[in-house]
Amino acid sequence: MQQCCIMKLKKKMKTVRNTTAKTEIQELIANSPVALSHTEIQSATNGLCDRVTIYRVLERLTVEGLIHKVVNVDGVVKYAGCHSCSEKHNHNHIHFSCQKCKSVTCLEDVESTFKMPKKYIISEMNFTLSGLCPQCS
Amino acid sequence: MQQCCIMKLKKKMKTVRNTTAKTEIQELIANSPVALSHTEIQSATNGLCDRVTIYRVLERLTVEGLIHKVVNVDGVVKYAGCHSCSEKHNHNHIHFSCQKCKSVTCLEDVESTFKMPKKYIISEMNFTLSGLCPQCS
DNA sequence: TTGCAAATGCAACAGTGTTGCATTATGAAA
DNA sequence: TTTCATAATGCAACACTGTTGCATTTGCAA
Ligand SMILES: [Zn+2]
Ligand SMILES: [Zn+2]
Ligand SMILES: [Zn+2]
Ligand SMILES: [Zn+2]
Repeated sequence: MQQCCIMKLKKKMKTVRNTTAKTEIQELIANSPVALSHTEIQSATNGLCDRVTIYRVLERLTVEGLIHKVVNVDGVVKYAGCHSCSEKHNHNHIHFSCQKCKSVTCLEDVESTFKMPKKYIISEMNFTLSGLCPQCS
Repeated sequence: MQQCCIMKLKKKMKTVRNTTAKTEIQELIANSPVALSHTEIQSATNGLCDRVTIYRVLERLTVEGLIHKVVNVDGVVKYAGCHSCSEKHNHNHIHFSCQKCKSVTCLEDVESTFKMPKKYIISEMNFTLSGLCPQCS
């Protein structure tokens, strides 16, 4: 078969592969009602793979738009599944952070408004409410 | 002098002391238009004291209500001076995080509203807007 | 089935924050 | 001013989180 430019580009394109680690981690996050940290994922998967692999899988899933990163108010990075961003990725929803059990939940139906300050160009919002979750209150 | 219960309590009470490190760090933060990270403070003070001391001074200033902690969207912890919390400490203002110069600014005059989700008890809010600051846009 | 390269495991590293303990120095009391 | 209890510091050592390089394994298209 003759290789045209498109074929050459296709050949150059990095092809993604499905691995056990990727599948398991994705399902774990998708089935979790709360966002999960790297440590929590490591505990849950229990030796499924190296901790470096977890970092790399999380990076890959984030780039692919299957999960999104949430930085908790205490600085702990957590990951949650993407539910309502099939066409365009809009992660500008509010998150709730429980001060007791440290859980982070996506509140995708809660709306918020604010007066845009002039002089600043806003491109992203990161809103987190803290307090007690239903389980802890 | 006979020591009554109150005197004994007074004696027990931990007295705060003013030190060079504490004064310098507090003034540095107070005079900064943007929130400063531990690393930035360490660079700015340039060998004034040990890095552990900076951590402890920041902790003390936070407890005393002279500064407040801000966790940036990238997880970096920064500290900003408290301006409008002389009586009660209300740090529920919006912060702005510049994606280019990584600066964090307190937007104390910007108001925001949101529909409080039921089932959750809200006690704190942590809102950060990202984009380009006046200097970078 | 074969072979390329995506993905992994492992070691080693850098950055950040904490803790214990000996030493220093602050400020109230004498 | 001097004394002295203890708040504060310096230093070493540690734990935790995240990254990088490289050899090896493994997924999958040809
Ligand atoms: Zn909870
Ligand atoms: Zn979310
Ligand atoms: Zn900027
Ligand atoms: Zn602030």
